[in-house]
Amino acid sequence: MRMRTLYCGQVDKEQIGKVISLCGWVHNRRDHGGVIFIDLRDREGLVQIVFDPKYEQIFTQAEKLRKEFVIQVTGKVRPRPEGLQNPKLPSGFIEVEITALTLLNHAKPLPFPVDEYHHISEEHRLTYRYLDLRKPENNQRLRLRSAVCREIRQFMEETGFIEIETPVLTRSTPEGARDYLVPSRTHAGEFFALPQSPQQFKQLLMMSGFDRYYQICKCFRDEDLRADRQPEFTQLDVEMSFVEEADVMQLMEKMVTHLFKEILQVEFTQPFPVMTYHEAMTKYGTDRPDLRIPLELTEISDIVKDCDFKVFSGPANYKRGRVVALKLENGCERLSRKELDDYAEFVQKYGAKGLAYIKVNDLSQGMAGLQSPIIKFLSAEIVNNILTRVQAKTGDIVFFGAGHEHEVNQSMGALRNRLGMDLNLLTQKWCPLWVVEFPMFIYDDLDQRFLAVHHPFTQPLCESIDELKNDTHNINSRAYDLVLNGIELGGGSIRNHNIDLQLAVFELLNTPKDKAYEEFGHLLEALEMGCPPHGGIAFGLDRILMLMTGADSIRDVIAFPKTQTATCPLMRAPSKVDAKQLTDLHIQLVNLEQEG
RNA sequence: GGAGUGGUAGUUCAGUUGGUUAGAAUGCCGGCCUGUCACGCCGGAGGUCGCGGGUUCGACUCCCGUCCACUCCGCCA
Repeated sequence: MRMRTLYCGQVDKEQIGKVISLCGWVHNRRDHGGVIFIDLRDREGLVQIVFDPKYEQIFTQAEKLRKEFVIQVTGKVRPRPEGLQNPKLPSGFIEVEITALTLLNHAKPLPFPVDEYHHISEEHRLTYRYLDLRKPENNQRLRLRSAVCREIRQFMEETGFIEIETPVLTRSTPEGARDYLVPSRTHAGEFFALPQSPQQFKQLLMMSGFDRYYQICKCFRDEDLRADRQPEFTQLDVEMSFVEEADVMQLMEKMVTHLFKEILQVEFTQPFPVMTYHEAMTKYGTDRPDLRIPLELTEISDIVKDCDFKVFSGPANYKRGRVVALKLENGCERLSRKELDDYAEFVQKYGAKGLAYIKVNDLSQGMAGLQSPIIKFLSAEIVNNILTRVQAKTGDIVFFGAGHEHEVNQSMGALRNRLGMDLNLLTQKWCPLWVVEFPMFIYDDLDQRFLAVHHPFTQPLCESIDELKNDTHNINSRAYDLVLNGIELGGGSIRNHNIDLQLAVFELLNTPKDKAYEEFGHLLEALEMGCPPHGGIAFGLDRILMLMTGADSIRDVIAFPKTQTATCPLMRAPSKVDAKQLTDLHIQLVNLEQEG
């Protein structure tokens, strides 16, 4: 009779000599002269349970029904006899001598093995997520999630914040992400929307005098998914009255530092570094740079703007063009020709036309010591100036990006990240960073209008409404993002508490006063009734947990996540509903098959 | 909306240039063994090769379409 056992419970060496009671799943059993083995991989690895042969009958009976079953045992924890310990294995130093054993339930053979030796396809794991979560690693992630929420709540409460719940059924707003809609039964043809965030509610709470609010809440966005994006996700939402940027940032980095210390025993040095959006884009090509990677973009537009090589001189002279160099130390030996080709293909995904480079085989030989597909188009002086500026040494590779500012930032920023990860260049384990002074608006060339970079309630960083109107393109906002290891953990801003300033922002966003009152009248009226200056921030809890657990996806830190097409394989949601339900909701389905 | 990778036994995978009966490991079922720790030994069952169409004497294999999963671009105020 073969038998292997797996148990989800907690026993450790300190319990030796004690009588304990355990309950768990026996997936497969092998009895050996009255010994049952149970894996306790949570704490000490394998633990054996030794039981009296009189219990044999229970297992024999159980086995007639099903091989697998749930048991509860009571027994004394004892060290395993010398000579039976296997020093090659990290487990099996404890066994439990059973004094009582109860069969609690039977179980069918599982659809896939729940152990550390097998990697099961994610779709399959999600279909049987409840089994997948038995796996200690997965189980542990959710336990850590609970601990993180507990620490957050404790910190916030001790700092004078109160948690207030806001509605999940609320109003659709015209801008931002696509809303999840819920049809109203009592109002034919009208819909609720699930909140993309409690933004407006928390601002209204400031006007009620709750000057320190927080909430751990679900948010919903009906957009396409990514490894770090789910249609419903959890946010730590915070808002405070009578504050400026520094107040929010200081308190929040204290909270994050506390969290990492308590949960992971990791010490962050405070204060976190602060970088402007402009500096981040210039040096890293992104507004959420991963500072663990010791690579930077170097501007060389001024060097190449008069050269004959149009690929460089063109963008160097465009209004929104950019030419940058990215030096990789010892790149010559680190990267093969094939890898260079792969990187060229990689940057094309981000809009780059190709990837130019210079291999510095021997700096002392001048132009003859360089190897590059583009060097024949450049003069020795220009090449020399470039190499001097990036401080290239023999053995380095210098990559180039030239084109529209947006494409160069996207592609070279992505290349920087990719090189850092591929070549394992990370210098530190954790690099928190504040990014500040974001542009207030971005101009949409297609629609010929301004859009809010953050959201329309963000306060512009300017002295007057006139300045805002006259210099719209260059106005920054009082927004701030917290970035950790290249991932945006959270973002927030100081809000508009002055009605005139708020209306001016809306007007620039192509929302005239009457339309603004139609959509956001509740908030605008509230601004007119004595609104304190206020600001806040929101953190993506799932992303924080993803970083803390080292998971590749936020799906791993969510108990029942959705697939890339926003379905739940476990519940088989979404699903069709009864015609009666639709009638109640005043909804008539078009025939999808006929419509094609 | 777009690009890429994958889909073959319950599970994880292999499958040659298109060629007879689609394999392995593990799990499952039956038997043996009984201080093992991914135990071991013997035997057995188990597949509409995601789905639909096409090319061919013949398709897991080639072509077209489609669905699903994952990664990414667009999108995510």
